[in-house]
Amino acid sequence: MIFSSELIKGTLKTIVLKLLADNKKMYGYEITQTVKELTKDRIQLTEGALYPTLHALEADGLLTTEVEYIGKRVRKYYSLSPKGKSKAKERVNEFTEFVEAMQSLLDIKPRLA
Amino acid sequence: MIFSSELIKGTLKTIVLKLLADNKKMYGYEITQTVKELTKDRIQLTEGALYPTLHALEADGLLTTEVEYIGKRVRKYYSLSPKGKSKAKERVNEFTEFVEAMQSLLDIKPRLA
DNA sequence: AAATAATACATAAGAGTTTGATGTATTGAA
DNA sequence: TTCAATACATCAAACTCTTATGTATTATTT
Repeated sequence: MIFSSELIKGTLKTIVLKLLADNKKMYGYEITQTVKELTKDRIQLTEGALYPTLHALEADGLLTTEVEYIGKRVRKYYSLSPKGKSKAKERVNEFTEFVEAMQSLLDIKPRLA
Repeated sequence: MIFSSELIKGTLKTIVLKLLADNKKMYGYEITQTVKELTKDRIQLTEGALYPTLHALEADGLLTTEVEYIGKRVRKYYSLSPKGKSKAKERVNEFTEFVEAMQSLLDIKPRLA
């Protein structure tokens, strides 16, 4: 099962921030591949969605970048700023609580009329 | 904590379908209040988001409607069509699996470099 | 009695985001 | 040498939500 993009939308930033919190620095393509791997192909980030998101996080001061050359190919690494680190924790907590709230909704039995 | 609308976006249809699967028929305002109640105010659906969604689900043939008068006030009830019933199950399953996939991402320890 | 809050529907402009396509270029494998 | 994979990125069109607005009835408060 590949998840509908609707679900991914709401969690894309959370995913990116958490991966960077765990891995110090990553580049865009690496993020797509890591997510694919860790979720056994069920979450596939498209580049059209990822790059604008990375740029938005950078504009918000949550990410810093550094460019590296691998042979002649350029590679842009993203890292969390201090602000980004606390945001990452915040987002992961929020998602955890959100799942709890969703369980209240999805596990309920029919209410009495 | 009130959840960022980003998170809710991806699950709005799932929430609506599941509530209707449990409650036979509900009207828009009732849905907003039930969600608010069941999640202890943490998920608050706005009408501007809910009504277009209900109309979209109806247009997809997942919901049927019937109008009732409570005094002079009109009330529009939504129910699941057969197609809507199977879609509801599908969506709830998808969300459950999505949460599992997200746990693979959010619980991971730093990977070895 | 009057004002306010709650109930209940709904739309619409503007804002924001994603999809899907496209583009460039290097490196490795067949 | 050709194709697939790596690696960046943008853009128009499509989609969806936010915020505000609108209408109207009923219940509650002052």
